[in-house]
Amino acid sequence: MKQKRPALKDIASKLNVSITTVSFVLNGKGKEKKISDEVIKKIQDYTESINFKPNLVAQSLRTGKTKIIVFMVEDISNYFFAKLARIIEDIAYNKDYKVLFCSNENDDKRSRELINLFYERQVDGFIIIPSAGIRNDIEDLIKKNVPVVLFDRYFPDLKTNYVVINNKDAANKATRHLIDNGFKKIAFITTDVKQTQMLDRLKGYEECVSKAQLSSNVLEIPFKDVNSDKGKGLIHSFITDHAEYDAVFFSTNYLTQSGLEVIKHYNPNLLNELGIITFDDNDLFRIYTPTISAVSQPLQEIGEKLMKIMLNMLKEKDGSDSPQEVVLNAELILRDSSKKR
Amino acid sequence: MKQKRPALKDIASKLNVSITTVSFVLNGKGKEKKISDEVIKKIQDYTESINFKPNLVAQSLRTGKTKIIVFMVEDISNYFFAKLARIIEDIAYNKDYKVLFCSNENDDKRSRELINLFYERQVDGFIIIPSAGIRNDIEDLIKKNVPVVLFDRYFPDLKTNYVVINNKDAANKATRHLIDNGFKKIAFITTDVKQTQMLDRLKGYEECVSKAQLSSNVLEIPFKDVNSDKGKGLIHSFITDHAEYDAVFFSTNYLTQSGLEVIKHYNPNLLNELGIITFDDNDLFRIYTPTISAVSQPLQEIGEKLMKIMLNMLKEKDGSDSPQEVVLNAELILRDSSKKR
DNA sequence: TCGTTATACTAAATCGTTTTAGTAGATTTA
DNA sequence: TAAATCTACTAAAACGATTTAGTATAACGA
Repeated sequence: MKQKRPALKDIASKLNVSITTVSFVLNGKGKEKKISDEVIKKIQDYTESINFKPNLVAQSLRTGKTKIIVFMVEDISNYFFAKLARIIEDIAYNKDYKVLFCSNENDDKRSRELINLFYERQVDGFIIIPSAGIRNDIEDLIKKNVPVVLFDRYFPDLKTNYVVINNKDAANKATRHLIDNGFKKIAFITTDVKQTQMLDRLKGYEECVSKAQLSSNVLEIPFKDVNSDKGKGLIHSFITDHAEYDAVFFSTNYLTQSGLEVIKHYNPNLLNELGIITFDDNDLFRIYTPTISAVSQPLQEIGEKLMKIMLNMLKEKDGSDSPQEVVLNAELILRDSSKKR
Repeated sequence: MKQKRPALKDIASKLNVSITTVSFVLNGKGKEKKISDEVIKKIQDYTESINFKPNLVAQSLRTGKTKIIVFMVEDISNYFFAKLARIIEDIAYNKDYKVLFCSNENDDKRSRELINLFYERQVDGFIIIPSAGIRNDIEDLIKKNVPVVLFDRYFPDLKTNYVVINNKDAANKATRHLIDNGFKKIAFITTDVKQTQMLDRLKGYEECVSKAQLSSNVLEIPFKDVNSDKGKGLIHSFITDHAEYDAVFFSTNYLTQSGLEVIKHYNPNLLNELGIITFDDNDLFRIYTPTISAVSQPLQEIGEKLMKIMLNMLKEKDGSDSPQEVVLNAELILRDSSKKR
């Protein structure tokens, strides 16, 4: 015997009042709407006693608001994204919004599916790390007046809100640091992703080595292979075929993870000689042997900026403000792996 | 100028047909309902041209179904949960369900908030790692006829569906393995969580050392401190105050991570002597020096079982089947850290 | 005393779908 | 040729909330 969820209607008829009255009281408008104290009490007592929860689906349909923000990243199990997610969530909760997380794996099809899924479900806003091919989907959202903020990367030819870090500058500093520490043959291992964040990191590296009159040595791993044996194989042969490299700069933390696995497996003593810096910090890097130097993004600041922009859009009736373009600075955390040992 | 989302009504009036007809066609019931081919085509062409997406909030209100399953774990950024999440998600997608992930941090208040949040939003089912104090909330859900499956742990005095592993047995095997490899003073580092999974792991360890006539040495870290400096301090003093320990068995992967950090920081050469085994595998353990032996849970199998039970409940009208209680076996993965070196 | 205002409510429209129960006209059956 | 059946649709109720525009009664002021 399936017991139906109670609705306002049921409460109203049980207590011999109107649905309207119940609604007013439950929304805390009892006083304002001059409902008598005894009726207010009667309704409150009863709804509490049956632990009544209003149907938010109905509420959303009526109000057009879901009080939900979507936070879409490459991979929510990645340290960087997971940390950021918690920051975002905390800010949102304080403003009475909930955050739904999802991973697009940097895949266009998946991104599109997720955007549609949540758009159809009327979420109030999107915070997105866009995959390369969804420029038009983002544009559509904006045209439909849905609040959107991008981060980590953006589309240079699309006017949007975004929050990114100064990747070129950070890569430049990290490379500079390796050079200053006496490394001469510095390799850069990155993915074949052609989005702003990766291109800028590459540019930062290349400008720096070229200015120092050193050679540029770049390995691009196809994105789909970054965590697979194929990707590890590529890293392996790149490093062993070029035994002359004395330092490696990885453009993301998952590449570093694969890189460490490869080096550890095929050439463990290299771990004590090779200069290593990674983009994006991670718990692992603090406790690894050697501890790994990292370019660390200002997570708290990124989270706050993202939410500030988002909440601002949610509050406005007409989203006609010109888009905010925020560029923050990353920090280079020096550990053992970037020292000459 | 905010452009309103089109609704069936708008399409109907634009094309001079009824809302009903549009609805039938969009739901693929055109043929069945004898709508003429030309009308079908007209509607399809138009809705495609404007990229019409129905309002799923309205749909859900009407049908009472959201086609959403909630997957609630301790921490979605933990390797174990993240991997499982992807397995669950894939199975769900094939059955036309979406999965929403959330982290309860093993906190009762948060768990309760999340359950309420999603219950109010009418999700179709819950897959939950319960925190210790939400027995009654789970019971309420079940009474309200909401499909629920627990995993990782359960409430012995509550009849529910659950999928767990044989923790006692696995802990026993792991301890046995350390003993067989010549370790004599084996410590067990766990949390103060008093739930089935932790109690069983402890029991497995204790039974094994006692049978081998070895001493039992247990450190319980308060759950709230596991990732903090306080927790690390406790591990540190426990290990240094008992320099006689020759092996440590950690009851979860995050404790192991803290443990490794402490050992590396205060006593790096211990890493090459101490026997180490951890519950729950992790990418890090494969590439650490030494590689860390681990009790690995059968993720694929767990995911499949969970979804099988869930989909079964979703399909039934009356959830009166007796609850399924599934216990799977974990696998001991042997690496360097559990060998005498 | 009559008009006004305040009090304490309620009826009904609305959000955007799905679905049941029609209906008008064409075609078939007896 | 009248009744029955088909075809190709449509009107309207329903899901469960919010909110506007009431209404009946009591209290107040002049």
